Amino acid sequence: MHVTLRQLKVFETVAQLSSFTRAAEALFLSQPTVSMQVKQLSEAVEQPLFEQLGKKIFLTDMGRELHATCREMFDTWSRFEMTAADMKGLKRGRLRLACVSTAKYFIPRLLGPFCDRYPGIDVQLEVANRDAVVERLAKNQDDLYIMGMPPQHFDIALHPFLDNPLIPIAPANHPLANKKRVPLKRFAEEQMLLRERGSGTRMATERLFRDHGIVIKARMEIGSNEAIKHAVAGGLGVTVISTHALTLEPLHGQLVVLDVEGFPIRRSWYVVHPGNKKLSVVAKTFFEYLQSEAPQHLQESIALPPHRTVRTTPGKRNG
Amino acid sequence: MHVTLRQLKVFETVAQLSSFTRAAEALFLSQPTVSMQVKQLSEAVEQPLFEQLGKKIFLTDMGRELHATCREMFDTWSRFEMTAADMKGLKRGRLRLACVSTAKYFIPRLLGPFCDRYPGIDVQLEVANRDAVVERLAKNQDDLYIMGMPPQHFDIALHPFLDNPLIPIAPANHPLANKKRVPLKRFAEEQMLLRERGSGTRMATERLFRDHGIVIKARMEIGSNEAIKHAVAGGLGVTVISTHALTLEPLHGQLVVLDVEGFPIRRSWYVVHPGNKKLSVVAKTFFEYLQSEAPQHLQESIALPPHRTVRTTPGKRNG
DNA sequence: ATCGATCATAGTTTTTAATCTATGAAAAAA
DNA sequence: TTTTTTCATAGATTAAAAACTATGATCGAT
Repeated sequence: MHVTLRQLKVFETVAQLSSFTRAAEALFLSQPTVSMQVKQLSEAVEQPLFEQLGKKIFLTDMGRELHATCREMFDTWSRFEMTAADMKGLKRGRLRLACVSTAKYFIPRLLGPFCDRYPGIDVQLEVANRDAVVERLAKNQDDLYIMGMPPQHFDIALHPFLDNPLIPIAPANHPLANKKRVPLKRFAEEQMLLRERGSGTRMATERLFRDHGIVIKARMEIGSNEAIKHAVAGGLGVTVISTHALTLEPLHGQLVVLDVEGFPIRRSWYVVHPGNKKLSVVAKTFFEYLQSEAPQHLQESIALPPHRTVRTTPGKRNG
Repeated sequence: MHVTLRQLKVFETVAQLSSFTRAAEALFLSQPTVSMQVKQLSEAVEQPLFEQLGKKIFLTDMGRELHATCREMFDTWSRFEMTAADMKGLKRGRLRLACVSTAKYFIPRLLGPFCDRYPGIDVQLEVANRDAVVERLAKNQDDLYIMGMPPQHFDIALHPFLDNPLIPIAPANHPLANKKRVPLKRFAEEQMLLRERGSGTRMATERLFRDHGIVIKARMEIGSNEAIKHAVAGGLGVTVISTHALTLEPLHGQLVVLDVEGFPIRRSWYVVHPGNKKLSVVAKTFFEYLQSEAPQHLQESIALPPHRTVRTTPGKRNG
């Protein structure tokens, strides 16, 4: 069985992109070259790796197996490259991060100083909603994942690194704006704007109400925190949102935080990775950076709308 | 960084054999070819991989790291090969086993039918004493390990698959031969023949006496069960031995099992592998074969010397 | 001092991997 | 039907990997 790394690389790209043609483009090769590489590999394995149904190609069982093997081998190699670079004194390599959409408000603030400190590390940040990030985690597509609600049902390692309070907000002129200790039940009577299904913020909100046996009426599902804030400011309803999503410049003065029983919902941001995965030097570096630097880089950056200030608990909590 | 699998293969061989010349022989290459491959690899890594002190070569830190990487990559690949072979219908591949010396009496009996059933599987059996097997385990040199006393202090998965009673034996004309319920203390006064240090049988024996606060006088250390049996038959003393080591033809009638308090020492044979290791299909197959077939293949094959029959407990136990 | 073992280097040859262009075949899209 | 998209095949070329022989350097052993 004679196989070359080149063949594996080309095959992996094809598998990734589900296309010979696009793999060729990605690798700056002609399409026949790609076909040839895959063919030779397939001959070495003595089994077809792809099957073609109409225009699309699909991995065969054998192809899937080989693809996993490729990823594992390249992963091993790139971990070595990073370790080698590390041994030579410089931190170099790629860090692939995925974070849920609400985290996009503060992750870049952390990434900035991190990239300054380690100019050799090239960071890729993927932003998606909670379910999509969990799926990436399941497929092992990134090094580390940032989320507020880590999945329970599979083997992961997780560390809380930052508080993530969720608070109720309303338009500035809302009748509840000046009330103290509004009962949760009263708040639930408001028109509620929720994030889309699969959002971690939404899951936490729904759980709070469910735990109190309260049914809420969702007026609208909105797939973005920015859009929700504007909807709230526009008087369409109220919502529950992470303090981190309140970057207030554009909406200054148009939103207030309500004083509702049961709030803030106290949660943490977690950094997560598959439990059995060996982290690269680079991933470890970022991991440690998060643990040690996240609080001070963000302490001052959380600014809240007027009328009330939410106490965010200092330090970390376990969830 | 341009690296080929060939380079890695050659490097791995050199690292393994600690010699360029030996590696060249093993790979049917000329020595300069090997030098060249290693040199190119070392240039790709931009660091020396070996250092030479006198005639001998040693891996540098970087070399050690790369060696581990190689092994991991080839391991991944060979797992794929086996899976691939398996997917093609025939179970094919290599099974590397290591067992402690006492297990060599019955493991071949299991291997026979196994090889018959899976003619495509090529089995390599390494036999050594308990400590040496543990060392192989630590170095991840084999697929599965058979032993009676699995190590406690590192992460392994283990399954008992067969009872392993240890019994006291003596020459046929021994004064204790016809006694019933001999006290352990009395037995300990006999001249005791022990296996060498690092033997599992010896560890279990010593533990029994230690647990009863009895100090034994070892007359002799003997590095093999066969030799010990002959020594006992020759009247040099008594010993404690696994029933599996009593393949009796040559010594029929010359040995008796004593009826001593505290015996038989009830232990199990375990099949063991590193806890985090993904087993190959072949290894899994043998693993399952052991669990399901070991008892019936060996039920009848344990024959004991006359005078007493030791009850071996049916089924498995956990240890 | 000499010999033998071991690895390195140089120079060359062989082999084969990798690539391209041109073209064909199959199936979906127009 | 015609066109377009996508992958496969053929044939030829280029690049480079991999191998060898011959020789040199180093160090320990004789």
